[in-house]
Amino acid sequence: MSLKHAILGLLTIQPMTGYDLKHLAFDSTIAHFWRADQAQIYRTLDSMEGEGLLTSDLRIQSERPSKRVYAVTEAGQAELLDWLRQPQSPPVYREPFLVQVFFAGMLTDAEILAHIQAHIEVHRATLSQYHDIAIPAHDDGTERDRLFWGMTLELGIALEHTYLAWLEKWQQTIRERSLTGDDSLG
Amino acid sequence: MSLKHAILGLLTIQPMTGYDLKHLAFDSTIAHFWRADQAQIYRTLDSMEGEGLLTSDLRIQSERPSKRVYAVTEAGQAELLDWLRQPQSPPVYREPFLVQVFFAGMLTDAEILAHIQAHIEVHRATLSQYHDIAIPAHDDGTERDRLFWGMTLELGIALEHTYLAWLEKWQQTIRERSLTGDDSLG
DNA sequence: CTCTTATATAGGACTTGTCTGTTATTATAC
DNA sequence: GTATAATAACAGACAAGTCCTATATAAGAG
Repeated sequence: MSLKHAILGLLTIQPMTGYDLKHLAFDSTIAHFWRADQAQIYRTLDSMEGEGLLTSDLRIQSERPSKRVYAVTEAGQAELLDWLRQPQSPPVYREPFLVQVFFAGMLTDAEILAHIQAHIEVHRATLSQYHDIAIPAHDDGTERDRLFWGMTLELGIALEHTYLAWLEKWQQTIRERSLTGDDSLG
Repeated sequence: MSLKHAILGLLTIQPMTGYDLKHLAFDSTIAHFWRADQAQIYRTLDSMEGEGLLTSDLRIQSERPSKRVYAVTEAGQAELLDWLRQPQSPPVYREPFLVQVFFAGMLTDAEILAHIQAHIEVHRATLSQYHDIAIPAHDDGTERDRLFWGMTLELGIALEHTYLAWLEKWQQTIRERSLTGDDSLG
């Protein structure tokens, strides 16, 4: 489970609550390579404390609801270091849109072009979000840390560019084929 | 569930057994965008027949074990067409290796370079498998079908090139930093 | 003569992740 | 005055996918 190790890494940098992990990390800093559901974060924190990887400290606040701040134990540190050294396989790639493209022979040119246009818009939006992450990434950590943070973001940006280039190329190709009157179902 | 719709699409092209779906499709033709577990394929076929999307025909063979050939019903065709027209969101990207890179500040240069090297090898192997798919893709279907099949494969190849370019760039960067004696933990 | 591979199907247990709903307080917007 | 958003935590139910195992036959390798 990489979620467990992502949490260990994040809490090593800074002890936090489940709420902060969700909002400051999984929804922003590391959103480009590991999103996590709120319920899953809380459940994982609870089980990790049970495993002795984390300790928690309940802080009663006067103006806000009480919060539970988690920190990494020595066992947690050891577990993280061990995992960071293990080779990881790339994830299995599963893309519903490619299933649609593969069977797009059953759709008209107009229908598949609409899907392509929608994906162009989604990927452009993702790309512009990534450019927003780029700036706050410089506020903490050593120079070497920031190098690796930038490295992850750079892949995210490069992948989005690849998607966009592919989408725009085929948008063009299908439009041209459509005009020259090849069998287009549309 | 895209698996269900991938099965509907594949069985529309050619009625098949679960075994053939696994070996001829999910492990080869469409492996670059949708892999599926054998047990999951059989379970899904069974539930889809229960939903009336498929019919099956048990063929007793003399020289091999009996097999069950599945075909798409009219309801299945309608379901597929409907799904193909619905917009799909891109999948959530989750990459364990990027978790390692993000926290690579805790590793030595040698350790992270070893991971990078391993990923370069995996992605080169994937890329060469994709080039093998490219040729058999021309044996069936209309010209328009093959256009879309090629479109899916082209994304797979482009994504692998992006990974490799990124890996090789950072391999170089980290090696150079290591030699110039910046704080490398190694 | 035994072992492995290919053909063919399927169950059990489990992990990971998703979606929805609940509870509670304070601050802000309309 | 009322509604919504932010802060804070967590349970229930489910969906999707993984891993391991069982069963059976036949062909081919050693």
